Amino acid sequence: MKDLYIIAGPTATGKSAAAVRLAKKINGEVISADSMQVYRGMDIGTAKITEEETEGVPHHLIDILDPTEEFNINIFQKLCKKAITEIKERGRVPIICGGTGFYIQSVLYDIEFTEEETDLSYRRELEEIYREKGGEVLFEMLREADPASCEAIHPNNIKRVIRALEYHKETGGQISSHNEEQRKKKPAYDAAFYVLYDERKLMYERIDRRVDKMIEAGLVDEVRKLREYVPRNAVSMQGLGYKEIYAYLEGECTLDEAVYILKRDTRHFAKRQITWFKREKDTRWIKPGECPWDAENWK
RNA sequence: GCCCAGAUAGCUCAGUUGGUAGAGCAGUGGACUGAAAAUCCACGUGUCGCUGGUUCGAUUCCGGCUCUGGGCA
Repeated sequence: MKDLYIIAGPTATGKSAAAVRLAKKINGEVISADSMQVYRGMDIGTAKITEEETEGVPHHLIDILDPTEEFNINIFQKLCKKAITEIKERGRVPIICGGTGFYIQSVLYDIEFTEEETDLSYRRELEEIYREKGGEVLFEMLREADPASCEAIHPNNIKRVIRALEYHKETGGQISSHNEEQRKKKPAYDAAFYVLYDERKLMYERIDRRVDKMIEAGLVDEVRKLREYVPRNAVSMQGLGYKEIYAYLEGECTLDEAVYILKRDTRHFAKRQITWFKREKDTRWIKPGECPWDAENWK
């Protein structure tokens, strides 16, 4: 028995169901590692697990925020670590289940983040500079503050450039050296890391079908309700299914076009997820129907 | 049946004043350490519909054929 179980993998591979089956076998509780399922009212587009589907297994970090609220890896890490501790205190086993590789990594390796809240006004300031003067100006600022980061970050990757500048402003240090230190870390838990995957072609077909089902299930109405009070630039509205349908509701494209884009972007996303998990060490890649804990004598 | 316009990468199309061709999208690989379902990077040989002709040389010009749109009867 391990300290921690992790079930990761690209979208639409059956992670949630696999986690429930594992939880029932080892007296576990599930912690969702998902940047969008934290939001209340975002059920269809996030393929959130339903009450019945949990089969009574406790699930954490789902429906904990309003879609107008900010969420990021720092918040996730704190809440996830807290949940792990509490689950262990109950004498049960924590199972992290989700597709956000960065989030999982932050917990598994106990990555350090600065304590201060991000100064959003500075971020807005940098974004203003970007809009008015272009990314080259920001990149030159970075060359002053943290030359090593200029080697690692592509000038077009404006979010990375802005974060590096933020980091410098907050800490006076350089994010490049911080990253280098964090990269050396060993896992903080004795964990079993499973990656669910499937043949690319099958995965893409499943994504297409799932999007169709989401539309049938009323995704457009779900987004229509959210749109009444959630600003378009909210973190929650960057989620797949939300930004595309939002654009449709704004009259920027037809529903067919929105669905086409949503399917395409979800495929791209799944591909990026795979890239992320491939670099993770000590993982076991399994197909959805071949979870070892489904075997009679597994222990 | 006649007239017109097309036929080029998986898709939509550009182009070659004749020297065997290139964009976007799709696809593939990768990066990522407080927006991560976000953001960013790299990768382009295909009987240029078929077939004759002209030419040193045709995907490009000319003829015929096939197919697809549209129009006229």
